[in-house]
Amino acid sequence: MQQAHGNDTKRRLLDAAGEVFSTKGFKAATVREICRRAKANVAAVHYHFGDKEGLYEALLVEAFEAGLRRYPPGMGLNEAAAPQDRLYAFIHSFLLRMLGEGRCAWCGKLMAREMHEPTAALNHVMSQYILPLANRLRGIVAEVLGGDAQPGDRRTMLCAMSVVGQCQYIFRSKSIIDVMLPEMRLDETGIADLARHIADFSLGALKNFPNSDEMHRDAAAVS
Amino acid sequence: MQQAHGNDTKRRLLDAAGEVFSTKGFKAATVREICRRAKANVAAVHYHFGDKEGLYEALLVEAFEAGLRRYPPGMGLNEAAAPQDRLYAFIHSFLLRMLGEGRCAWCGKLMAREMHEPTAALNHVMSQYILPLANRLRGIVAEVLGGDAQPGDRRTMLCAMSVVGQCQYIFRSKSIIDVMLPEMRLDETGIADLARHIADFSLGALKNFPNSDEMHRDAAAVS
Amino acid sequence: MQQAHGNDTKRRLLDAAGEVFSTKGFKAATVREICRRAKANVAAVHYHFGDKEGLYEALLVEAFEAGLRRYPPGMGLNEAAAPQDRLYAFIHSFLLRMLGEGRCAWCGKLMAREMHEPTAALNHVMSQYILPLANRLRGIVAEVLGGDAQPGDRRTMLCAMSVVGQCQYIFRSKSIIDVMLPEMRLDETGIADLARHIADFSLGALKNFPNSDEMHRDAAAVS
Amino acid sequence: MQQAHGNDTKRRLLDAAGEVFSTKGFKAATVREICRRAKANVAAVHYHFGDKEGLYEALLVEAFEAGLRRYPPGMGLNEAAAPQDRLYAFIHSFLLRMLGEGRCAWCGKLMAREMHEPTAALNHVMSQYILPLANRLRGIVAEVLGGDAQPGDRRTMLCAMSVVGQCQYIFRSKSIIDVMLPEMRLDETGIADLARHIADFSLGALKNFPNSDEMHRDAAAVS
DNA sequence: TATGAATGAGGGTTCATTCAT
DNA sequence: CATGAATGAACCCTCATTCAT
Repeated sequence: MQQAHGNDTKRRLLDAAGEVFSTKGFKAATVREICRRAKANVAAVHYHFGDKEGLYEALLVEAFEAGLRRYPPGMGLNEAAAPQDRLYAFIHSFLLRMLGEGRCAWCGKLMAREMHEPTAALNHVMSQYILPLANRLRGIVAEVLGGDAQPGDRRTMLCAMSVVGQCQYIFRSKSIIDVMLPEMRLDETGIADLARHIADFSLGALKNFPNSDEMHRDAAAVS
Repeated sequence: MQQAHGNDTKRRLLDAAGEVFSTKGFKAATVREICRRAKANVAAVHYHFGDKEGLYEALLVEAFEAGLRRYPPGMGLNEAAAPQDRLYAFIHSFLLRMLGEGRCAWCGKLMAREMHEPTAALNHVMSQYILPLANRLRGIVAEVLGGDAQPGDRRTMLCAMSVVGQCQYIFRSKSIIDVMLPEMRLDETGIADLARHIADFSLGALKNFPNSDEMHRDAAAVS
Repeated sequence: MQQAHGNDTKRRLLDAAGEVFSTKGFKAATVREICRRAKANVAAVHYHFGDKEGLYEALLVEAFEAGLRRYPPGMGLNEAAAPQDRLYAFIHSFLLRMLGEGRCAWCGKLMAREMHEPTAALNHVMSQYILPLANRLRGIVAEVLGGDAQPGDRRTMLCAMSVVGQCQYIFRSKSIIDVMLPEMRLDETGIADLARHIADFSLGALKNFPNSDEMHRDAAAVS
Repeated sequence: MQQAHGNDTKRRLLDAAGEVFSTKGFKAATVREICRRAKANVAAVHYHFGDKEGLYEALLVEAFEAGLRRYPPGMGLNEAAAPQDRLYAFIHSFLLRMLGEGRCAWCGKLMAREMHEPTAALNHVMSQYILPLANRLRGIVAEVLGGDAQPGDRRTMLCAMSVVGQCQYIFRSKSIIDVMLPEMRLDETGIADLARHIADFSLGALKNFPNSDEMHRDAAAVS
C-alpha cells in the first residue's frame, strides 16, 4: 500500500515534470511548481530522482519510450512496403510524437528544447533513440533517391536533414504559425494533412534530385 | 572621452548580451554575467535599458537590423531575376544571418529561441521583421510553383514553411549535426553548399508538386 | 526538537521584527537585519510569512493581541464602575500597551508608525482592533459629558480625540520629552502618574465642556 | 542669469523635497524622485546640498522659518491679551502650520516625522525652534492655571504636553480620522473649528485642574 | 517512505553617490 | 554651474537542496 503510494508519487511527479519542463524549459521550470502540480512534497523530487537534473533525465527517457511505443516509426507498416509509404509513415509518426496529446507529447517538446539547449542527458538519449531513428530515415531516403545512393552518403544525409527539418519546424514555430495560419488545427486530421504535405514535398524533391556530380558543379558555380 | 566611453559601455553591453542570451536563453542568462563580460557595472544595464527585458528587446532589434543590413534577403540580386535564383539568394542569406560570424550571428540564435520561448518582445519583432520576410518568401515560392499559385494559398504557405524549416534545422540541431556529420564545416563555403542543397531540394519539390486538387485527394485518402 | 526549533524560528523572527520595525519603520527596516537578530536565514522570512509585508502584518496582529491580552482596556474593572474610573483605566491601559516593556510594547510603537505611514495592513488592524477601542472610549466620554451626549456626536468624537491625542503624544515625542523632562521615568509608577494626569486633565475638561449650542456659537464667532 | 538659474534650481529642489520627504519620510523618499519633480539632474542635489541628508536639513530649517513667518505663534495678538485668547492663537497657529496648504505645510509634516524618527538634524531644529515654542506655551498655560503655577512646574509641563498632544494628533492620525469623521474638512474653517475645540477642551481642564497636592494624593491612591 | 523546516547562493533591481565633461 | 554616465553596495526575493523527524 505504501509502496503503491510511493510509485504513485513518482508517477505523478513525472507527469507534472512533463508538463512543466516541456512548457518552460529546464532552467525556467522550478521544482516547486512541479511538486505543487504533483501534490507532492518539495523534497520528494530529491528522494526519488536525486536532483532536478535526475528528474529531467528520467523524464526524457520515459517520454521517448512512451512516444515510440505509442507511435512507432513504422506505424505498423510492413518492412517490405514501398519506400514512399514508409517515408510517409515515418513523417506521420514523427509529427504525432511531437504534436500528439497525452504523455508522449512531451517527447517531442522536450527533444526540441534539448536540441539547442543540450543538457548532460542528451548523450544518452542521442545514442539510444535519435541515432536509430536517423539511420532508419537515411535508409528510406536512400531507397527513394535510388541509383547508387547509400545511407551514409553526404547527399543522403542532407536530404534526410531536409525531411526532419520540415517536421521539426511545424512544432517549433507554433507561435508563428498561429499568426500566419490561424485556421490550421493540429488535431488528428490536421497532423495527417501536414504529414501528407511534407511527404509530397520531400518525395517530389527526392525523385528529381540532381546526382552528386551535378550538385558539386552547381555549388562551385555559385560560391 | 567619457561620453565616448558612455556609448562604448552600451555597445559592450549589447555585445555581451548577444553572446549570453543566445547561448543560454532569456531566463537562464543572468544580468551579472552579461555585465561581467562587458566589464560594466551591474547597474549599467538598468541605466541604459531599464531592465533585463529592455536589454533583450534592444538586442533583438539590433541583431535583426544588423543581420538584414549585412545579409539582405535578396543578396543584391535584381528583383527581376529568375525566381530560382531569388530562392537561392533568400536561403543563402537566411543561413548566413543565422550561422554567420560576428554581431549579426545572434540574430538567428535569438530568433530560434524566441520561436518557442516567446517573450513579450516577439510581437514587435514578428510584425517588423519576420512577416515581411515570410511574405517575400511566399511570393518567390508562388512564382516557382507557377500555374495559378498565389502567395496567400494554403499550399504556397506550406511549401514556404518547408523551405524555412530546412534552413532553421541546420542551425537548431547543430549539436546533433556535429555528431552525425562531423566533417561539415560551417564556414563561408560550407554555408554556400548547404544553401545550394536546400535550394535544389526545394526547387525539385516545387517543380513536381501536386496541384491543389491532387493534394486534396491524397490527404482525404490517408486520413 | 526540530519541529520545536521550527516554531522557535518563527517566534524569534517575530521578536526581531518587532524590534526592528518599531525602531526603523517598515521601509527602512531590512529583512537582513531582522534575520541577523533572529539568528535565522534570510529565506526563513519568506518561508514563514511569504514576504516582508506578510511578516509585518503578522507582527501587527500579534502585537495587538498580546497587548490587549496583557493590558485589557478595562483593566479588570467592572463594567458598571463609575465612568471616571473607567476613563482612567482606559488611559492607563493605553499607555501601558504603548510604553510597557516586553513583546506587547511594539504594539504602540507599530501603531504610532502605522498612523501616518499606513501600509496595506492598516485596514485589517483598523477594523479589528482600533475601531472597537475607539467605540469604547466614545461611550465612556459620552457618559462623562452627561446631558444628552451620544457616542456618535461630533462633540463626543472630538473629545475622545483629545483624550487619545494626549496618550499618543507621550509616546511619540519621547525624544523631545527626554530633553524637556529628563527626570520623568516611564516605569510602572511613572506611567501610572502620567495616566492620572491625563485622566484629571480630561475629566476637568469634560465636566466643564460647553454644550453643543455654545460650541457652535463660539466656532461661528471665530471663523 | 546663470546665477538666477542656479538659485532657481535650488528653490525647485527644496519645493520638491518638501513634497516628497513629508509624504514618504526620509528613508523612503528617493533623490531621484525629488530631482524628477524639480526637473533637475540627479547630481544637482549633491552639488547644492552635499548629500541627501544635507537637503533634508536645509528643508527642515526652511520649512520652520516659512511656517513661523506665515503663521506666527501669537497670530498678531498683543502680548498683553488675555491668556485664554493667546492660548487659542497658539493652538490655531500650530494647526495651521501643520495642516495648512503651501510651502509651510511641510513644516508640520516633517516635524511629525522627525519626532519619533529623529535624524541628526533634529538637535538643531529642537534648540532653535521647538524649545522657544514650548517655553511660550508653558508661560501661557501657567497663566491660565493661575495660583502659584510656574512655567517650569512639572504640572505646567504636563498640561502643556496635553495641549500639544491634542494638536499633533489631528495631523498624525489623518488616515484614521478620515474613516471615523469623514465629514470633517480640514480647510480654513475646519481648522479654526478644531482649534476652538482644543482650546475649549484645554481651558476647561486648566481652570478646574487639581493643584499639586491633590494631584499627588490621587496618584498615590491609585498606583 | 515522506515531510515541514531551514539553508545559502544567487537572481533582478534600486539606491545614493561620484566622475569627467 | 549643470549634466549624463557609471559605480558598488544593498535591497527583497526565489531557487534547489538538505536535514531531522
